[in-house]
Amino acid sequence: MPTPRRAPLKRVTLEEVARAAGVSRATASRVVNGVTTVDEAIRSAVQRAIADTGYVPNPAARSLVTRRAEAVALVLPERARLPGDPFLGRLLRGTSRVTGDHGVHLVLMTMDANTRDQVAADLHRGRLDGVILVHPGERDPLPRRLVESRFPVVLSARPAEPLAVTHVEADQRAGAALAADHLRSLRRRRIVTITGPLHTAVGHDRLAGFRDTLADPDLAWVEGDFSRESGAVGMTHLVEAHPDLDAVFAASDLMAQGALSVLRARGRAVPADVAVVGFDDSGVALACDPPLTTVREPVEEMAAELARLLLHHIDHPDSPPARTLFTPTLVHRHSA
Amino acid sequence: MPTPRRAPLKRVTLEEVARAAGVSRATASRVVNGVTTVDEAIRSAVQRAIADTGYVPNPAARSLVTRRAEAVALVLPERARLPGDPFLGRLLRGTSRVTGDHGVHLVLMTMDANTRDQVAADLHRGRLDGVILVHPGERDPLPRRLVESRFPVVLSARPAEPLAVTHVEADQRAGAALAADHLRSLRRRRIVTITGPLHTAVGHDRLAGFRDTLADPDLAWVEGDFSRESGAVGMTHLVEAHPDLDAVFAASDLMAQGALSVLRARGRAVPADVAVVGFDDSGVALACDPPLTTVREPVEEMAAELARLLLHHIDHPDSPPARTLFTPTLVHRHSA
DNA sequence: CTGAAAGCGCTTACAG
DNA sequence: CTGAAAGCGCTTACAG
Repeated sequence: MPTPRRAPLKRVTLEEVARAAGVSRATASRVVNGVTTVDEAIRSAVQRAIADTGYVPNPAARSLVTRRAEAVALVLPERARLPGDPFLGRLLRGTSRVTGDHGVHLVLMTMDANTRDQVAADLHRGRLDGVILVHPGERDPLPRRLVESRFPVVLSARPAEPLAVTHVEADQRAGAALAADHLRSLRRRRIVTITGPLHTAVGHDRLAGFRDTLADPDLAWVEGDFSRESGAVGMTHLVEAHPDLDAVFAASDLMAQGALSVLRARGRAVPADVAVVGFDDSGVALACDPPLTTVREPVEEMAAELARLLLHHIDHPDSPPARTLFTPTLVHRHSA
Repeated sequence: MPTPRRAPLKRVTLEEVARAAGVSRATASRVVNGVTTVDEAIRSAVQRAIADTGYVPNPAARSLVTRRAEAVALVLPERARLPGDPFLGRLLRGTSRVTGDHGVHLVLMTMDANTRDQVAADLHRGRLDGVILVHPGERDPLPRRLVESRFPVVLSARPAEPLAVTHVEADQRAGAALAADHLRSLRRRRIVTITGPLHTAVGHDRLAGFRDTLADPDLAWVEGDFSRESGAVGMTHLVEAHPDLDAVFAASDLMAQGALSVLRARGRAVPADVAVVGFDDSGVALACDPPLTTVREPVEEMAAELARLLLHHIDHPDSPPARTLFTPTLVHRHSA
């Protein structure tokens, strides 16, 4: 039996529900928008008319007068990097949950140096009420430009330059301290670390937090770039320079994984001979053998908060910039 | 120096550029929209006025008359599953590339049985011109409902029930055949497989393609559910029942990884003793030790095509349903 | 509490 | 090729 081909139904307008309810368009509009000063009998007449006609407000018409798009953008760093981003899912889950609850559309965009102007232009077109900027580059001028033009914006990390902008932040030092405490509680004597790039705030803070907590003036470390390869290289240097090491903190799971493969190749058992702690609790942490003990940022909660902060900023453009600090947790698995 | 607080600039309207150019609003509108029948001198006068005033069309006003939102939805399966989805990044990259090129917003939504009606309602609100439905559940009534109401929709896989709907598809049999051919070319004599859930089309087709190509009537297999754990369990059964096995095809990378850990625990070297081929080329393929040889679907290209098909369908509502079939490739790494 | 009217900023037949 | 006018479907002062 062929599918019956229904004609696209003519959409019903407010005009028609007003007529059906025997009231003016203005009154009908008021009950649609939940204005409380409407007579109860009239309200229910209108509500019945809405139900009977199957009325759905035309959002374009509404936007035209309210000047609200009921949509915000989630701007991700580089399209090319999307496939490898371990936090994408958690990020989307957190933001979409709160935008969804508020009936606000979440529109996804990516931005790099080449597409920045397009993105900026799009933001000012009026189809978006605000924007969540995820990890903009350190010298990206967009955050400042948006703040100055008073376009609602929130950032997923501390701004590179001092800027009065709403953002969330994970306490990197506290996270690294967790790793240090754990390794110490394991009675490890010769602890080393593979750091992230030290010119980045994150890389620097993780080393600082780890070192401060360990309070070991002789802490041996080598700088990595968060990649698996740099973890392997770093681990190789470290075992050779310090054959007696019995614990390593890698500032990313990927580096921890690189370290693990070197350790295995050299016959050092993990965690028996060497305890390994990573950072991120990304997908690879579970994929490691043994599964990685690692520091986890509450990415999803941070993303949800980001959305909440943005929505609040849109409704209260003159409220001062806010900042929410999140504390990481240690996920105990088998590598340490 | 404090940031100067600029007043939000009053947006300039088409009325003003028309006045600045000394033409009617209608004419100004025509040049904005690239209508070709405008006198050249007038066109450039208007263009200058646009540049001078910094005019940007109000999308709500435009949408109100064109009845186009210039936005499409990407509807992902379950919000809860987002963090573990290995294809999310590739999917977003493919779709956002083509929607971005067309100036169409990509709005992200998730849907499960509980939120289906909300999503459906949102689609019919008029803020969306079409929808990409990613792997809807086998008994999800939404695809059919959308097709019947003539709402532009495309699917990321073959529809569960026969339905005239535009979709893309990866040739699962051909993908599995690639794995079989490769293992055979390696001169493996005792080949086994861990399948996906056989009640799903994907699980079934991968086994069928593998078995048909191998043409081994005695092919040993055990059914898994695509998870790491089921891969480990399956591998255990298989080695015990067939101690002489020298190759295994797992219908997912996760299962392959589970198999790998069992093999290692039992002292079987990979690939020397046992060759292992996975399916998906997800992030774990690279995280495996050794890195996995695996079958890869061109997810990003499929996603881009999905967006293209949807945009075409929106512009040509009466064109017949289309389908694009994609052929997987084999990614050679070290496990086989 | 309610309605008539203005207005949001465009596009598009329709005349000319 | 161009313009005057109608119309898209709402919301919101303003009177009453």
